[in-house]
Amino acid sequence: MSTPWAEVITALRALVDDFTTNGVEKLPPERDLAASLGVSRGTLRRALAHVEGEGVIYRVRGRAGGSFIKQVVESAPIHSAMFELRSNKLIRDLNHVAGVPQMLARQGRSARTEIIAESLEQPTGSIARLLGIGSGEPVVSLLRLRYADEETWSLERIYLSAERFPNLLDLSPIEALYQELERHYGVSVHSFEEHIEVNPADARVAGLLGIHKGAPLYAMRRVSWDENGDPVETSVDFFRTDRTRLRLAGWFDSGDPRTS
Amino acid sequence: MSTPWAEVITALRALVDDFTTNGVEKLPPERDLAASLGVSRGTLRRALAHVEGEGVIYRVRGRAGGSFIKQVVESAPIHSAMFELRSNKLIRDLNHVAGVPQMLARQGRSARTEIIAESLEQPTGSIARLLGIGSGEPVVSLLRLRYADEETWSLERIYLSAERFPNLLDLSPIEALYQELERHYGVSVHSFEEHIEVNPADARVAGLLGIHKGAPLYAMRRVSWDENGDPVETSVDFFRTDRTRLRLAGWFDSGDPRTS
DNA sequence: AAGTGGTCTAGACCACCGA
DNA sequence: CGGTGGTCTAGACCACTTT
Repeated sequence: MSTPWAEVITALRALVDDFTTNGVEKLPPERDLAASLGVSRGTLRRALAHVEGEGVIYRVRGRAGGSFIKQVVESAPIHSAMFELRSNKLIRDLNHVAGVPQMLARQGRSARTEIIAESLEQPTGSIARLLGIGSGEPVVSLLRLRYADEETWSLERIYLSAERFPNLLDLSPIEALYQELERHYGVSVHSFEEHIEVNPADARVAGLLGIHKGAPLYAMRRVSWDENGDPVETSVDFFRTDRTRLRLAGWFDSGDPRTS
Repeated sequence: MSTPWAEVITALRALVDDFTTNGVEKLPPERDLAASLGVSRGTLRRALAHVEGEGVIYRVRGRAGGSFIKQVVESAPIHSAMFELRSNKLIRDLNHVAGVPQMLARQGRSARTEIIAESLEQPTGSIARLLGIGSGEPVVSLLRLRYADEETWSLERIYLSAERFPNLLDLSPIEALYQELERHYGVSVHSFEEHIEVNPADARVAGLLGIHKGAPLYAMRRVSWDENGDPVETSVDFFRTDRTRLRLAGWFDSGDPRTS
């Protein structure tokens, strides 16, 4: 947290927590808030837009308007209750890349990760290209089985450059990968691209997930990049379609800074 | 196009077109561009961020930096060629809600829409709730079959408030729904929420799509809202999983206005 | 009328990186 | 060093909505 902007976000989150415990639902006017935080209104508004994007607050115009704290059910997406879904599926939120365990926690589910394998490998050509390394350079490969409510949910294969992240395997077992990368290497994911298909499970994957061979699975391929546009990791995840609902929310511009 | 910001976006797109035909790859510096467009640099930068989000330009820092026009392959997402995908699937881009026909055109595919039904109906309870109307009020219902390369791709069911959009059915056949709503009612979609599941096709849907009963389909439920937060439409789309790859790209904040 | 968020401006300074 | 994009500021005015 070095930039003013990031500090303001942190301060806002703390303020929201504080207000929530004290039963206050409305934040001060933007002009006052900016002054008390020692930043300009523009900077404050960018931070407000960010936490609004996180679903922490919402803003209302007009004389009785302001920035209000959302006392959400928060476990579920805002309108999901309105969808006529009798299913009890787990939600994979496509708006947030990180944190499968956190995602499950917010849905009131238990999460467990089983490390199937952690190893150094010679990458295939396409993996090397995706990571922007030579095909002779080794990659760290993680294979993890995710459980939700003590039942299999997904199988994840992740590749990272071994040269860029030395001694990564010493951190084993790696549960929250992105946090570790941030902490030990100062690398954070800034953008990503994900492709999703539905394919029948092959024998090996079906065996690990405990499902029938040929059952449809989401196959999600992802690449993520840091702020310089350098690849951070690439992965292939298989999610059980019988337990998973994908959720996606978005919005279009209105001329004011927004975040995603 | 009334606000400066929207006008600048339009001007930028035109400028990019102009430069492209003249073989120029780099836009003028932001300060010059802002002056020549008669707006402040901040406003210009918001517009630049927007068109960057559309994938039209990219920006580079440093002395030799600038805003560069992407001479994209454009049909395909940037890195899809790098994914080891032998498949020839159609891409459903989750970053852009509107324009299935446009989406197909950019992939070099032919598009065709067959209207199966257009009618006024009494909504079910959940549809009425999603649209924020009473269950006694009628809704306009559209059922459309989408073809890509002369083969079925998806079946879409859309509901709108008949009271909010009077005489909508007179515009038949409705191909580009969002454009019609904008043009005739001044309504544009500002945000949306989408839930995706994979379900086996029932007999009727399978028949319309010409696939086997029980074949896995993406079932996408969506609600969209205008800038005031009022519901615009809700729909359920079924996409063939054997012909479809979902694509999703995203990025996180860096303190500067971004768009999605 | 008055207070709120929403947009825009002009200018300053910083961070980056090739000339 | 110097030109580029990236961030921040202070202030003005607009749009909206309740008083």
